[in-house]
Amino acid sequence: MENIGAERLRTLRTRLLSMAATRSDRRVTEELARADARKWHYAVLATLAELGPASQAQLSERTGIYRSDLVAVITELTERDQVTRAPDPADRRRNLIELTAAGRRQLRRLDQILAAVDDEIFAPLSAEQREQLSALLTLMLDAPAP
Amino acid sequence: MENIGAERLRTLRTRLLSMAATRSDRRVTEELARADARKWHYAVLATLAELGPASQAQLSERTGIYRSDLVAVITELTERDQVTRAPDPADRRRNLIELTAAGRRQLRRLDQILAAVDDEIFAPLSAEQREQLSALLTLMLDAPAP
DNA sequence: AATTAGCGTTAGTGTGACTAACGATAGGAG
DNA sequence: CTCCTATCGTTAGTCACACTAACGCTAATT
Repeated sequence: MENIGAERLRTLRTRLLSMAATRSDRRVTEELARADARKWHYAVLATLAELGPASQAQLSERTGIYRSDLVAVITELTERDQVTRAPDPADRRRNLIELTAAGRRQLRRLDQILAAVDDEIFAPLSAEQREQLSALLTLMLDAPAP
Repeated sequence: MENIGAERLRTLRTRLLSMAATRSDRRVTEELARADARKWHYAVLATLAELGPASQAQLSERTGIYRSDLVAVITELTERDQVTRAPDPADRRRNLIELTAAGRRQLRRLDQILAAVDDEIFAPLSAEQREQLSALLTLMLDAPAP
């Protein structure tokens, strides 16, 4: 008879994943907060740097942030003068979100912060193991979401 | 010059970890809900099966659930007759939480559900890769929390 | 006997994921 | 050209989990 429900808790893969992410997220959130930012801010700034000016719908699509949540995020970023929000003259349903110079600076800063946190969090892993982990997670995520 | 802030978003390890956990957690939560349970319920039931009767403080310690949150969880479990909560006669500050027969049955059920979800979520990985992933996550988690 | 420490509990915060519904605008079908 | 449908931004919720602060009771320490 197997040790049902006992040792299982400590080896449950979905739980290990959750716990690792929780720990990582906590540090990420803490450090981003010191730069007056949070994960969603970074995702938006990074996506804008990649795409150039974009609508909220596009940003939602690429970042995975729900468009309902994005509203407040963009508002916060405009309050910090990191992006501008203006109606798209070509399609008046849309807002055009654009990165400002301050937004670019902030993005670079956040990039550094996140690199440092990555280093801290994955310290127990070798460079090779970190790559392995990334590869495994990418494999998982490449599978179509249900 | 590096592709700062562009492709980075898609390869950021802390983000991959977060996203994988989010996807996994969603399925876990969904499936547990079908059995009128959630992650915290499972953690408590599994820990009780391992430890035998325990105080809330002990359960908090072992599951990582804050003792303030545990209060409601134990209440929910008693409402479902899966555990009993009684003052510890040996130390009247404590409650003794004990698994009931229904609690044991529920635990077995949840074990099956979680095994199925694990299979689904980690389907893109081979058996060996799954073990690798567990090993890497365990390595990370074994490092003392900050 | 007085202080300290542990325990359960209440109340509240913040982040992120996710749904429902609505007004405005654009695009396509008849 | 008009009706229908789809898209877009927005508001207002819900839920699960992580985490803090404070309080009253009880046990252990000194």
